[in-house]
Amino acid sequence: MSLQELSEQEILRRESLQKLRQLGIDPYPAALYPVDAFAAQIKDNFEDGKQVCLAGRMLSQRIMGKASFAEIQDASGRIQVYFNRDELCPTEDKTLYNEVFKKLLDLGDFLGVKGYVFKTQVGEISVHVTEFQLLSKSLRPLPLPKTDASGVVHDAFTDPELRYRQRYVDLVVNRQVKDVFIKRTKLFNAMRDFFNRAGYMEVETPILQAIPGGASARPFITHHNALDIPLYMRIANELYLKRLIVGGFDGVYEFSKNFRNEGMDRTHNPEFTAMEIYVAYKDYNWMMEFTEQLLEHCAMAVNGTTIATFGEHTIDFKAPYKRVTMRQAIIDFTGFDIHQKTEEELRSAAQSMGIEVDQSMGKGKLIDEIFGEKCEGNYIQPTFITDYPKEMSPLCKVHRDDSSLTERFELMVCGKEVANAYSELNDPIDQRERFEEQLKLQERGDDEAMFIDQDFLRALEYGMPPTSGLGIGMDRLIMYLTNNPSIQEVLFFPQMRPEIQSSKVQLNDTEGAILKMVQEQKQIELSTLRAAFDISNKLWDTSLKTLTKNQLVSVFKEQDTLIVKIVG
RNA sequence: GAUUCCGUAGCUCAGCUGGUAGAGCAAUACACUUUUAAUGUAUGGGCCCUGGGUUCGAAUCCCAGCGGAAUCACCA
Repeated sequence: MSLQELSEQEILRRESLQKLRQLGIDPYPAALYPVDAFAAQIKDNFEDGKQVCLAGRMLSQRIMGKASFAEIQDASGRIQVYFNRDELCPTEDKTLYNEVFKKLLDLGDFLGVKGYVFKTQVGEISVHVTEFQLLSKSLRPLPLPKTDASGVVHDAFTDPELRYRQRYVDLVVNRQVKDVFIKRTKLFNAMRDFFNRAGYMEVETPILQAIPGGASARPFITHHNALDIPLYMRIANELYLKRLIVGGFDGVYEFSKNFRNEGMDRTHNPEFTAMEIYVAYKDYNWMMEFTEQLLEHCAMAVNGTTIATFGEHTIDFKAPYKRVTMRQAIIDFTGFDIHQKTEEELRSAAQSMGIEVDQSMGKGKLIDEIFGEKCEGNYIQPTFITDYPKEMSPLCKVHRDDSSLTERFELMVCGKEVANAYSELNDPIDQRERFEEQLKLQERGDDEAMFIDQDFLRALEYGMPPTSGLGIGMDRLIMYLTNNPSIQEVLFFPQMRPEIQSSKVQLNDTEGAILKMVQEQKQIELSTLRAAFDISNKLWDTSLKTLTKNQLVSVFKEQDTLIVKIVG
């Protein structure tokens, strides 16, 4: 990168860097800095005169001649520090203060300071610096929001694109963003803690899978060179966890990064995190109780209360949660009873509710549409919706009282699914038939029907104990617990389109002339173009290569003739 | 995928019916020994997203593209 491409401020910071080196100051020292205090802790337990050593980024500087204030931000928060020229430079040489501190340090630099705690005349807890050291120089200016006396933030760094692409900057200047991710980690820790105390085991299963099973979704595909086979990024880990139950573990869980090659929006990212847990000898009734206990525990651990605010809604994760069968839910909101209705009856009922239907929809799909359209959005408080139609749930055990239903529940919060659980299907023959039905759906054109995993069926044939499994969308859950309506806000690095490098290409005269000629003709035969320039073969070759490399023109073959064409 | 809105200084944003590009913060220089959105004075900083078009003249109007956001559709 040439200096001309840098902004004025970046050039100045690079110059400061050089001046520091000339003064014998290493802007990137190697030695550890003996930090023994943190900003928040100093402010929470004020001890006048206490010696402290802390480090962090300098985010503001208020220079008043021979004395100055600055703010240092460490991992815990910010604290004001006080610099006094004649204390830092007791001799005639005032370079350290006048040059280094006042001129060569910039906002964003990492500083280590030693000093003692005191309160200023205005009463702000601060550190009186007796010694300071540059720990790392920052070469780019940070966006610096300011908060005024009434707490209003000015010049906030808010552009979502910049915030997501440069999350490191977002985290430095936006405290509330950091808090979201701290809560995210608290949630994971709380869940682990809950499961571990119950005696269940955290496990790891393959992310690269030969058969992407356990859910209905389009997978990412990749290739293993040594085996020369396609491999898929997992869309779910369910079938592997069940294999472990077959293997004799009582309870296994995994926080699973899953990958789905589908659309992105406010609630979907191509990679997302699910938690799945499988417990032997349990059913979905047990799992409902377990789930409500779990979520109450997690809400407390994250927010210190079971109450959470999400947009206009106030939700309470305190157990127990209401339980409503899907049949009852539909009766409640439409007056229509789906029990023992034929496909045709369901279709006309759906139609009369103003739902778009078509002939490819089976019973399960129709019921799902009615529920999704008329009921789902009404469940704001955590509610278990139970007993889903069989067609929707190929991995779930048939309901003990009604063979058209399955023992499945979903937990709805704010009208969206947060968790999904089954009494797991462990009858290998039934499971094979269900997979085969999926295959038929696939043949009918349903491109999201499940693949058949023969090895999983083999495992089931050896016998899997009755088991209940639960999956929780971790990203969605943390959205609710932190009042964030978009998944990008709870992922450190949400997927974005790649940044385009808008580096301007510098062309020499020959390259410019060639480009101009091609531009005039849109496309031109290579031989004609070559003949138009009286230059050496070598110059011709390098010029054309520069143009193609920078994707200004492309060369292609059409019936043995080489054509040069403008790109774009 | 459709529709709407947005893209101007390091950051946040003005910029009218087309006529030499603006503010605050940040930066630079000077002053200032307990300030706190520090203050005062002065100064510098722009491919106005990209490419076409209309025009004597485009940040502004039109078209296309790129990037982002929101709503909807699709998808769990």
